[in-house]
Amino acid sequence: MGREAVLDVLSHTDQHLSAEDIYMRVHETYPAIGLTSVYRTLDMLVNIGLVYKFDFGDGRARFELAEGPKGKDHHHHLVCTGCGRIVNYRDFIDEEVALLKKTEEGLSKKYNFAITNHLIQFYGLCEGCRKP
Amino acid sequence: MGREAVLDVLSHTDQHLSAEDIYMRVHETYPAIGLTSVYRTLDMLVNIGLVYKFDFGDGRARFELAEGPKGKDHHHHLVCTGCGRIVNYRDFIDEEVALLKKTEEGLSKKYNFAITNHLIQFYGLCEGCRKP
DNA sequence: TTTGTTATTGAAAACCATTTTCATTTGCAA
DNA sequence: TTGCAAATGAAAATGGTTTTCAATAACAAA
Ligand SMILES: [Mn+2]
Ligand SMILES: [Mn+2]
Ligand SMILES: [Zn+2]
Ligand SMILES: [Zn+2]
Repeated sequence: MGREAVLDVLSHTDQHLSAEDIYMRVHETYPAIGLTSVYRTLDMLVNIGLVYKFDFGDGRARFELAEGPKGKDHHHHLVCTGCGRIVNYRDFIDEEVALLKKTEEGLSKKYNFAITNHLIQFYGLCEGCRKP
Repeated sequence: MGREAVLDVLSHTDQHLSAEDIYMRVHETYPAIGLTSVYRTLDMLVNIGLVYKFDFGDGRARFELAEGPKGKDHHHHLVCTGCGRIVNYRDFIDEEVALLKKTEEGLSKKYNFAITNHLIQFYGLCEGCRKP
């Protein structure tokens, strides 16, 4: 099973890899595993909740390991619309998460939703993309 | 120019239409306008900032009118991962926006980003999708 | 061991939203 | 009119992802 291979790649990077990125890295160690299997495995891992799937607007899905049970790695994203750079930020999260929880509760009740997740991204221009 | 036609469609719905949805509606009034033009027009409107482009994970982009200058229509989204239903919510926004502003300022300074936008979505299951 | 049945796999083909190409039409100034 | 650039839509191309399908692996009887 390529499951371990994919998880291994994802747990050794803080980048946001595409399916093909992951395939290429997996391929170095397990040349037998094909791109189709990587897609299938990612699909399952996302369904299981072990992996998050993101869309940062560049036409391909990006993946990252879901935070462990301690939730210690939870972070949000800062996305440069110029060069596509993505920053993981973990600051301000405490306050954010507190408000989010409150908001979630309110929304759950009002709209009768069982909320399981949230997505928070800030868009802007990084230093390099602002200069020229 | 199909600009008015597209804006007209978007300003008369609170749904989150795909390019083809918009094309079909525009087509009723202006049968001469093609899908390519709708894509081109949407692209421009998004660049200008008059229209927002979203990805709710169903493989096609969704569009909605950006809020007017008063920002009175600003809202975030609740997405059902079961049926794809999308709820616009405007509650809790005051508190959220206050914290967001604070977070934005902190992030701008720390990471040297000029933040122009944010995306906030809650994912979960609506009542209908939770039952069965 | 065999045999049969099912699950897994990857290569190739299909899919499909979006983009590109390109020939035609339109707008407009000289 | 004439000339030229911008705008337009039909058709073709693109490209990430999904589907198909034949081959192989796993596993359970017999
Ligand atoms: Mn991240
Ligand atoms: Mn909306
Ligand atoms: Zn940048
Ligand atoms: Zn639902």
